[in-house]
Amino acid sequence: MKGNQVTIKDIAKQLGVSPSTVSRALQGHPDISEETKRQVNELASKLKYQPNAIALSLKHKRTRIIGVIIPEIVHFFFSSVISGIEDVAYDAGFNVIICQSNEKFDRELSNLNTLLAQRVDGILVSISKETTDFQHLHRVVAQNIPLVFFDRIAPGVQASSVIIDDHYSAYQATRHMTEAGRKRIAHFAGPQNLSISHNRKEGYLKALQDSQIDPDPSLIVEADNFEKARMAVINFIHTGNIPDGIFAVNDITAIGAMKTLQKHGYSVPEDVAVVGFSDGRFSAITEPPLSSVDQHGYEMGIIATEMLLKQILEDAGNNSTETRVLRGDLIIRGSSKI
Amino acid sequence: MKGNQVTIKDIAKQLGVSPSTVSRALQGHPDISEETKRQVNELASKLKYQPNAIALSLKHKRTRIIGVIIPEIVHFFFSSVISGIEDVAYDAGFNVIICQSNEKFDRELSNLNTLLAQRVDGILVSISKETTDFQHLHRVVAQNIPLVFFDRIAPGVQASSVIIDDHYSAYQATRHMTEAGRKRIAHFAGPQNLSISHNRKEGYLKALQDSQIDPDPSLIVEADNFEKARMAVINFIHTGNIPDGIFAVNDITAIGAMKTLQKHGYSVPEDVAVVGFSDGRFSAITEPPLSSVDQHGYEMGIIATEMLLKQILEDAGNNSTETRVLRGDLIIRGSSKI
DNA sequence: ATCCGTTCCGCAAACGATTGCGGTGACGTT
DNA sequence: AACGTCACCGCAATCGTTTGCGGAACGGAT
Repeated sequence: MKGNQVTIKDIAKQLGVSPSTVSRALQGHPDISEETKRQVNELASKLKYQPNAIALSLKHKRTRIIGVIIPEIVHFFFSSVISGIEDVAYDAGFNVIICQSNEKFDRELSNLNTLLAQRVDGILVSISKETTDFQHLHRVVAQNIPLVFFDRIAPGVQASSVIIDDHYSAYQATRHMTEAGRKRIAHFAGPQNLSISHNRKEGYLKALQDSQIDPDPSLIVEADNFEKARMAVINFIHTGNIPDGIFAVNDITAIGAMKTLQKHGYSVPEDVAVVGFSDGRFSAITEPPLSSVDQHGYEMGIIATEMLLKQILEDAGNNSTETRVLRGDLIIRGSSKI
Repeated sequence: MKGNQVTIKDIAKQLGVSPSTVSRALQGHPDISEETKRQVNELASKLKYQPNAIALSLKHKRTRIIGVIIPEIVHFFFSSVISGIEDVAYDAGFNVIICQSNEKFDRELSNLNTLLAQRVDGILVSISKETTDFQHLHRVVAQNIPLVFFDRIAPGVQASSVIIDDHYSAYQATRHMTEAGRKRIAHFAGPQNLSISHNRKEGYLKALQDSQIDPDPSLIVEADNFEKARMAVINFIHTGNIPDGIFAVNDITAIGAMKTLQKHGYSVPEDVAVVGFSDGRFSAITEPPLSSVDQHGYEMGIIATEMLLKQILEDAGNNSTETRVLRGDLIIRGSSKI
């Protein structure tokens, strides 16, 4: 008992006119008499007529939908980005389809394919941790479908992007600790195929260099979640290799480190300073509150969507790309104050 | 330079056959010779043909899209629900359009209208805090469009729903404190037009009653976010009306209360026990870790979507509705242990 | 030579809406 | 009486795909 949605034909039939007349009447076309318009509009609202967006999309070859591929929605940063995307899209009369890759390449690929099948007008992507092959994204560009990356970009793909200055922010975060006299600063890094992780590590290294500190490889570990951070800290403790500062690639890692240190009798920030990245909802809530880099997710979503909409609406085959770099804000809280 | 997407006609033209033949060839229809099928499939994959989902939707009168209306995506609970929804929908070959109401009625209404215009196959809704008028939702039911509520339901609307047993969980949470000998337990409540807020308050009251404690109206305040909780606690302190336990309608409120208490020299849980609701990402991370009710968001998303898909696929005009009640799990952590 | 059965394919309608173009009737003008 | 003008409206094609039906071509049987 579905498909009972009212169409333009139903109105036409009831009024004894043709569908074209109804269509024109609804759009206020001058060819239609006031009387007819009145009748049509009356009946339309009485029957709660709603134009079928599908038919319009097919006709107009545009869907007014933008597709988003995001690693995981449960992260505060990403959901903030989505809020920004939604707000801008909504105001411009666009809808948003959100797909999660769950950090899996296969899922990202199939997400992309369904978005293409849906003929979305444009696509926003933040690539998964697994993604090292970018064929699918090249294909989008080759098909001239508007595409904008945010946060996690695909190197080599000719598309616009919005990122934050990871290198600079990581530098700042690390310098903040070295300037307080810390000498043995550890880094909990993310997968290095992601540009953001790579750049954060580079920023960290540069900060050490500028502070005349030789990086200690034993203090640089791959750890980008709570559990890995916990293991890494325990390892530090077992080997007696305790740092006096930790710069983590994200907040949850920083918190994992902090909690574990505290559990084993080390105090933060006295014994070990801790700085995270992304400034999620947690940061202000831990004890001590976590220093972190505010990544401006909401703003990033807004800018990315504005850039995408510009591409969509211009629609010209103008293939110039633009990269917007936002500056992260280091927010110093209790976890790194002395 | 858009619209360069390959269609069935392009393939037909290049091969000198009709579009119908191509269509049938792609579907393996027995009427088509092996040779033709081979040629078609070859060319299709060479041209990277992707069926136009729009045209299919129009033809089949189904979109394989389900629409979701959610208050705010940035809350851990809601984003967990979305993950559950996405996973089930994805496995069933459905896409998901997510709309945020931002807790505004107007936005919820216009979200619903765009979903209807898109002719989604079904809708999942958790109503906004502002929503007290349910006409728009009645309309959906009247049009026989599959609809399932989750968490925040619309009373009086004949639709299936998945909720948790707020009354029971709130009861448990409160009893847990009274059984520890607490006598002056405050409640930080949400807007009472939301059934969840209402039921949580009722559960709290019932627990007091069963513990032979007369509810103290001065200890029941409307506060459902960090800031309001802060103000409420400050007010308690100024009036010297300090409770020995707080049951909050959600975690962020509980944390606001806890933080403020600590800041003013009260210790949690010794002076005041605190229990939240929803068990977000925060709970385990605060100091002390927050006791809370695990609301099973992911599971709720899964169940709601399964119920919706059943409705969609049965498609029969079977208008029986079902309400699934999940049991929340009280998780006792440091904030309420003695 | 006629008929039948296969095999393979195309025509055209349909989904809901838009739109260029043509058509109809009522008037006014000469 | 013949024609032009105007207001108003419908036909049909179109978007991409599916699908019922009909039909051509061929071989084999009668």
